[in-house]
Amino acid sequence: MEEKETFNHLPHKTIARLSQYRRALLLCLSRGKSHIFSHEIATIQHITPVQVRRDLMLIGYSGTLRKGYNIKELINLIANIIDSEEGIKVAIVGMGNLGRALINYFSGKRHKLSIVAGFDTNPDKIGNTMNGVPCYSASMMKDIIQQEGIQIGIITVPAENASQTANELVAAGIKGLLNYTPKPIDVPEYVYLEEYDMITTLEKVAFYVKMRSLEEE
Amino acid sequence: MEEKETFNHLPHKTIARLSQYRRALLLCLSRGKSHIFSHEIATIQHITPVQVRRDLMLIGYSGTLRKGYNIKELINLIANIIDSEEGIKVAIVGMGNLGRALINYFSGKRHKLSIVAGFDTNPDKIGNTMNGVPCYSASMMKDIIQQEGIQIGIITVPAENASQTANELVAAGIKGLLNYTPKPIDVPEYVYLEEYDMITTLEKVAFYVKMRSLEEE
DNA sequence: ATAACAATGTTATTTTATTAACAATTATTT
DNA sequence: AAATAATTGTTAATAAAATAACATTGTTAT
Ligand SMILES: NC(=O)c1ccc[n+]([C@@H]2O[C@H](COP(=O)([O-])OP(=O)(O)OC[C@H]3O[C@@H](n4cnc5c(N)ncnc54)[C@H](O)[C@@H]3O)[C@@H](O)[C@H]2O)c1
Ligand SMILES: NC(=O)c1ccc[n+]([C@@H]2O[C@H](COP(=O)([O-])OP(=O)(O)OC[C@H]3O[C@@H](n4cnc5c(N)ncnc54)[C@H](O)[C@@H]3O)[C@@H](O)[C@H]2O)c1
Repeated sequence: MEEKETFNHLPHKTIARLSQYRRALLLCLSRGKSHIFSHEIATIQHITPVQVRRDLMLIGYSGTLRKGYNIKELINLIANIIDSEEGIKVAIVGMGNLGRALINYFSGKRHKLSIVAGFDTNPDKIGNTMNGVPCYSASMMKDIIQQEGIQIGIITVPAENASQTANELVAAGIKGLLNYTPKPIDVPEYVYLEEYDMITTLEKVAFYVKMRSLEEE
Repeated sequence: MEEKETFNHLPHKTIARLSQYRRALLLCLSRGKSHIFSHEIATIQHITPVQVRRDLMLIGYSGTLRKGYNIKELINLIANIIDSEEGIKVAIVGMGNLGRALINYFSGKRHKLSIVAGFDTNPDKIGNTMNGVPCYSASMMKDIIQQEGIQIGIITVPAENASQTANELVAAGIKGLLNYTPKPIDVPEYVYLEEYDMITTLEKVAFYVKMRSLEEE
């Protein structure tokens, strides 16, 4: 019996790396490269070639011995694993500095992921569009999310409004949340949540910089 | 012989969590709380109480049995570990949407980390200040970084200028780099590098959203 | 006083992630 | 034609991280 491949058990870290590989591969492709070796991918990503080969093994992709991996094929396979066929729609709540930076960053990128709506409470922002993304009143959140079938929400409101916004998004039926405010939020277990705070990353860099200078002494 | 505690061997993940604990603790403190239990910290951070206790064990902090951990003491200890006494100065290169979002986010936060300079090539931006952070010409980078003793750089220029900017920062003597462009950069091994790309995070969320909806079928 | 409870701190175990080792393969060089 | 070199794919080993188990200790209730 033919077993349907689900890629269900890929390690979390592998998923993240596949996304990065794809980005690097697309760049290589645009430069006219057709094949690539594991050690080339590894160098770009600052990891080891073994890691790359192991990840590709896990997704069942084989290269050729002297040419390496076919870039187009590999991109397609990664797309197959990561992307949803129908595409996934994303909404961003809080069209401030960060919200705008993200929309700006995303627009023009192909991908099966697209930011299709922004929400804000500031009347000056409602009704505008930013890089093709319309800004709606936050009171319309539920309606528009359901109507458009938006599945993922990005939270970039001021920290004090984060949890309320999260609740509204959950109530609207969102399936995944990306919280960029420094305030950790709570969601039901059926909603996939990622939180990211820059300060943590920066403090980590600072810690290792400090450590290294202490070691030198 | 008294051994000087260096916290040299703390797991990477513990470092990141300590930064997060501190943020949560500061919030609790500001609300008038004086003590906190491991399970309370755990709930805020969406992790397990054991994880919290283990991290605190690693840094050698003990709570009291029925009151939990003294918030002030713990904050101070974490500060001791993560922060540098003298403070660390940070520069941001590329005062666009993202650069501004980050400066805006940072300003007002206490911390031993402060963004003290921004750099850009756009004449319209040079000479302005943003939330107290002056924007200098990118050609002044080396001078100002050395003069001010800036140790960490954040890169938020357009992707095509990322590696050149990284080189300039390294040449100026920077010790740690945080790269927000989607273009991976190369630095000498003595420079601590973190790279972050939102697209990876978003694609990860999308993948798990997709997986869960496939599982339901 | 004693039992039950709710915490902490720590060691042991399990899981996840990375790295190493190496056989197999094919192009290139001698 | 044989030796060499470079690369993949995979299994084995190691390392890092998370979780479980549990002894210990005060506190509260009985
Ligand atoms: N994670 C990071 O690295 C990072 C970096 C920068 C900023 N931040 C955080 O992101 C958030 C936004 O930062 P910013 O600089 O863009 O702030 P901002 O003030 O520029 O933007 C916030 C926007 O949210 C809108 N808003 C407020 N309440 C709302 C609500 N209930 N519903 C919808 N919209 C609402 C405001 O009108 C404003 O447009 C802050 O919480 C900040 O701390 C995080
Ligand atoms: N990692 C993420 O999550 C994320 C999110 C958004 C944007 N980005 C990336 O961050 C970068 C900046 O995004 P943005 O929206 O702020 O772009 P932006 O165009 O608004 O800002 C870029 C700024 O860099 C300046 N600049 C250009 N070349 C420079 C140089 N050589 N030296 C100094 N300054 C220079 C420009 O004048 C401009 O002010 C882009 O690479 C973008 O892809 C990353």
